[in-house]
Amino acid sequence: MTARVVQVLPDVSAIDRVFDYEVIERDDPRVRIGSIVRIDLHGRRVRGWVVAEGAGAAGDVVLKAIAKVSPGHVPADLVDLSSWAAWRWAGKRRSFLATASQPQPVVTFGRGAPKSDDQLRESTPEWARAAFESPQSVVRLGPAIDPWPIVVAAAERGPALVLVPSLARVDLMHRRLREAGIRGVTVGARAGAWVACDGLASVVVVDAHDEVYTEERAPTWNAWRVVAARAARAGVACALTSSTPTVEQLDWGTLVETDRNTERRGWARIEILDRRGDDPRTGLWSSRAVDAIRSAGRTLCILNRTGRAKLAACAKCSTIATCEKCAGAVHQVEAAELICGRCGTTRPTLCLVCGGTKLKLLRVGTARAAEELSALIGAPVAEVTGASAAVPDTKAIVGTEALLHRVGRADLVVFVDLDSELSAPRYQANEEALALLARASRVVRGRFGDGRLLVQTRQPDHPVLLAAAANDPARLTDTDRQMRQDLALPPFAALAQVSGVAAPVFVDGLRGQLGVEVTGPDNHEAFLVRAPNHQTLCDALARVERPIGRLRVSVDPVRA
DNA sequence: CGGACAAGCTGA
DNA sequence: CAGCTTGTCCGG
Repeated sequence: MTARVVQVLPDVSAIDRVFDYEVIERDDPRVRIGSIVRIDLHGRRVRGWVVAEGAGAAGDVVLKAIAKVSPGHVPADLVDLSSWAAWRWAGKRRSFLATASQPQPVVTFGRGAPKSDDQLRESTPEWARAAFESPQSVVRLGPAIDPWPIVVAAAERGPALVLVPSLARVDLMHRRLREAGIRGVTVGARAGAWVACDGLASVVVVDAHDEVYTEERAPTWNAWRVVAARAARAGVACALTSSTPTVEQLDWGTLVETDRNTERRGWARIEILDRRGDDPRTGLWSSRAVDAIRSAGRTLCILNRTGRAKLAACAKCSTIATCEKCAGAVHQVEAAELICGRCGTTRPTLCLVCGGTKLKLLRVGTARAAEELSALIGAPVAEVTGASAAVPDTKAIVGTEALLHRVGRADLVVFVDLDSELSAPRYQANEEALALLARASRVVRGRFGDGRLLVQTRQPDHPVLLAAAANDPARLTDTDRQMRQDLALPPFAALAQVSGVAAPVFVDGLRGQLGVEVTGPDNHEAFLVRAPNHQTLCDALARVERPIGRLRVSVDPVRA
């Protein structure tokens, strides 16, 4: 009788290859594809995953035995998906299998059909039913429209996987499911894309445009792409919901819209404050914004710059304040001190040219903005950034966009300087700016309350603002799509960003690949790799040998 | 990753 | 030439 042999992928980051091991007890049912085992490898005992049955190209080496079978198991379909994901995001299988093996903060609530079928079906609107008519759909909902009916519709079809953008919303969703008596729904955040689901019948991704679905560290995989692939492999429907679907998502799936009025009610009234006529010395706050803040209730003022100022000049001689060591622009975090944004050198607030100690703050941050607003409205104004512990109870708060995630409800949201978002050097900048306005619309409860948004801008005719003011994201999609086509950007091309000390050697290898174009390095020493599609791009990235040394490959980079 | 082993350096 | 560091290789 021949020995039973399986292939094992070790859980060791530097080893991206499989090894053959013998299964001593041939019929051990615990050893199967996806089993988590311990193996002896090169003198130490490490964790690994059984990824295939039967011997690989082992040659005539003497095989070692699987030392131990650990608890836990990755279903075979996810083992297979991990190979695809490793190709798709130019990463190692190990990182995906590790995610799939983690105890995840997901909630699987029972099994079976919803409590009262008829009652639920009656309250299911047409658009929620339509979400599963096509195998791939994108349901566009006004920002303040609750996607819950889609979750109910998914549960009716059988075991469902639902992704939401944060752990807090996993809890919230779980509570609602329990209260509604709905069973058979697995809820997770980004890593939930890798959770086991028996008999999966449908997949829903809530707020699919949200960038938290993208892993920041390489491999830069994206949860909606993973569950979309997973659904396609399982032959089940996948529905994305979003107030502002991305061009890539609309390229992927069939758009499902609600009726125009329902969508409109989900968006807040948006007022554009055209500041082109204002004297630049007026400062950050237009008088119209100050009046609105005075008469409103809870107000959130969004400014995506922390500290007091990102750029300053001497009040006496107008010289831009720079670092004495590296000549980078210095930031003012606190009034008395300047910090170089590039090398971190600090010095007291002092002009290097004339010795002046008074500065004009040119690109004011949240700290200074809060001080100014407080003086203008004659009331205390708190400052909240991503690093802040608690949200204070002042009437007006100035903060970065983190504020929109931390405060559930407001009466007025003011975008102090949306122009800095609109001109951000990323091709997704428009989509992100519109998504920000959508998030603010949700915070003021769209047209369901009497909240509103105020946008200070010098670009009142910008497509983002026209789309937002019309409560019609499609208007931006059309212009953005054209721009992407003209500039050969996704979804009309596939991109990867390559950085790290080994990047120059690696991209040299890529230059010889058919259909692949390399540009760079940019000022961060990163190269951009472009191909007509992911097949070409990812095949090339997989084919070219990786040189030793640090190398980061970001497929579908966020900052490009 | 981390153990093994070889090559290189140092001091007696 | 022992004793140590540094570098390269490779795992079943």
